[in-house]
Amino acid sequence: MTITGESGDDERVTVRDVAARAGVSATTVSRVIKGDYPVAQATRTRVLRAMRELDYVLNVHARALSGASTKMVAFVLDDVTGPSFAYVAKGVEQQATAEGRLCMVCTTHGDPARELAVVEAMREQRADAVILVGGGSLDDTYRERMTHFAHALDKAGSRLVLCGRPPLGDNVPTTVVEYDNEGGAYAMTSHLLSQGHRRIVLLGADWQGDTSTTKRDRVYGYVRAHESFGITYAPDLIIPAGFGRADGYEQTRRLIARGAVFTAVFAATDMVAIGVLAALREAGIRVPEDVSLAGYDDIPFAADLEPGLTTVRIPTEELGRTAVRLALNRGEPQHVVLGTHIVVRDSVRPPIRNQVS
Amino acid sequence: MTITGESGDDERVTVRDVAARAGVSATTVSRVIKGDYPVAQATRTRVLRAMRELDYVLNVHARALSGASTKMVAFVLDDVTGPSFAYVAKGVEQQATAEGRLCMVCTTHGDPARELAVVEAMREQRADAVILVGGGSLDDTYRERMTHFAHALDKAGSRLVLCGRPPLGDNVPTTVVEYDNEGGAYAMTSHLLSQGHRRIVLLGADWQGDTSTTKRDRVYGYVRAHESFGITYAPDLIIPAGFGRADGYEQTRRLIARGAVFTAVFAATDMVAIGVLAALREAGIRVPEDVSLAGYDDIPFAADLEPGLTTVRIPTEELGRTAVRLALNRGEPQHVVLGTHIVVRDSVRPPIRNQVS
DNA sequence: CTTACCGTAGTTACCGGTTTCTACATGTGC
DNA sequence: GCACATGTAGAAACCGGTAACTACGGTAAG
Repeated sequence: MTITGESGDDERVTVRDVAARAGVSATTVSRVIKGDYPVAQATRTRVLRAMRELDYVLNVHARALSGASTKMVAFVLDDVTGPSFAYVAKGVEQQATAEGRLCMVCTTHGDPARELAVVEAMREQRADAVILVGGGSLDDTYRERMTHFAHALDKAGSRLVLCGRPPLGDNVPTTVVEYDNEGGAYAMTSHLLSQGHRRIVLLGADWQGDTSTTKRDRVYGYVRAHESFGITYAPDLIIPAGFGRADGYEQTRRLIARGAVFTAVFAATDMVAIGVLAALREAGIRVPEDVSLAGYDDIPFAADLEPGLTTVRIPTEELGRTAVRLALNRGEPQHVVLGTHIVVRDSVRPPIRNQVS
Repeated sequence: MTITGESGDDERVTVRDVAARAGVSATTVSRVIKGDYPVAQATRTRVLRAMRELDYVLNVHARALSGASTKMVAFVLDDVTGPSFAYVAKGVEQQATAEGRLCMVCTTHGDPARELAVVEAMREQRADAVILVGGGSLDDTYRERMTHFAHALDKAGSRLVLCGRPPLGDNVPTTVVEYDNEGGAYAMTSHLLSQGHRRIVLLGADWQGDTSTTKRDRVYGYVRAHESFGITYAPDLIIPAGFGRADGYEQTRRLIARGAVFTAVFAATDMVAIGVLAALREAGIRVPEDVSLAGYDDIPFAADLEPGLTTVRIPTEELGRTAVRLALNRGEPQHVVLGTHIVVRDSVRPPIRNQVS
């Protein structure tokens, strides 16, 4: 004696089932769903009722297969928990929803190889747009392959979007939504210099090898500001590091241990700044009395730190929203640079003369 | 004279195209891709080469249509920028990747109607699992419709997962991964009571009407702790509010304005606690000297606040990972409750006697 | 020498909506 | 009364990958 499976195995309901119940053809059901073709009121009502009674659910894969758009955008970022990334994600999600799209997320943990793999997966998914969030790798092979993807997606009617990183090249069909990354670093460095700081640690950015575009451009701004002020910067104060809290903490401890002399720290991200702050405090160094501290990103918590963190504001949400909007509406310009600006709080103060940290 | 479109319109490459180039049948190409059927080495090589030369990209929709799993899990949350949600999201993404799945995200902004709509959309997508993150609505119609979805997804071979909220009912086929929400609130309230606090504001939770399960259970814990201590709590100290920083800030200002008497504030979330802290500080009330403050969630920034925030730790990432793992491996138990525990930092201290705030 | 079987590859139908293209009532104009 | 537009509905093919079934050369077993 066999027992019949309790959860009745997939009794998939198709348009044809609905059609049968409503006494019409599958075509008619399809037309009722899309609503783009005249269907008699009485027929429509019957079909709608049949759909309800059968608990019909459309199959997007069937629809996508027969040529329709997938109504999906993909976005690819380092880590969903990165506060600034999260806000870009929010903007993307918001705009995507507004444009009737669903969102896919993929994380790369900063691995360019994984980013490439993910973009390939998104090609398989036939996403309407693939949005790369955050700085990009500077590696040649990587850039070459990404360029290929840009062309391939374009040919397939989709779009590669670079959000928060510079274009791949002049004739690469991408949508680019950047912010003035270098300008923000320039402005903040200038701010510190104008307050009288002369030995400013830049922590978490570097321009050696294949770093990310984000790190490179923040160094450019730092260097350019020094040049504008006619001040030679000390290369040994540019400390490469990751973008996390732990990186800021660790490097600051090391800096203190090696007896480095500086009156200000410009952290490459607010997360790094938080780590710097913790390490400084731990060493009995007060901010801003003994050392000034500046961040980059203006994450929401920057204002709640003690002292309030002076930082560079990036229009994160707008970045995300714009990326989706431009990618989906090709009438608009396909390269936009959004502005950044300094948010002055309490963590920067002119240095005390003859300070030795 | 017509100019040919520059971006050559979709020259989609199919298995049949690859087959033609390799001089084999479409089936063989399919078999090379899946690798589950013996194909002669020489043939495989030829097919692989053809795929590369044609830049072939698989179409997941066609594959999904012919019966295969979509290899996608969906997760639905209030807001990607909520720090604790973000960590659940991270766990989900991590485990999904480990199990060869892609992720879709949808946000609801706390609107139950939107949550229902989103789940319906996920049914259309034929997601392998639909993960609902965060507290659920207590509204009857909502629960009824969600129960229906649970059954429908189950019948379709998918799974509804409740992550961070209690089950819908005994015979509803869902995977539930909760944390001991009530227990955390109980422990923290007990901690405050044992320190001598007697007038503890619970800010951001309530149990009236159709609030969320999260808010309700945090009140339950608060109340039960008072009962355990044989202390009658003051209902007017339970202040309903949202889960954001602004809510904590606003309600605290109001509390101070109305001259409420309390020696501690138990904020329903750390974000609320940050708002409370800001309002308190603004009013010249010191934490923890004048008023103690506790939070819930243990977001990463809780430790970087000044003073460090005493709060309840939720295993957010594990919650997300577990949700995906259980949903995809039905051999495992389908209802798990993870523990919570207090993290003591510096924001709680015994109250000063005769304190009037 | 025939039968059986293995390894490999092809044929064909199917998944579920959509999209022509066709069909057939009515109604309209001459 | 005939030609023709209009409104509505159906039949069949198609999207691209896959599964079930068939086929065929070659070797091993009887």
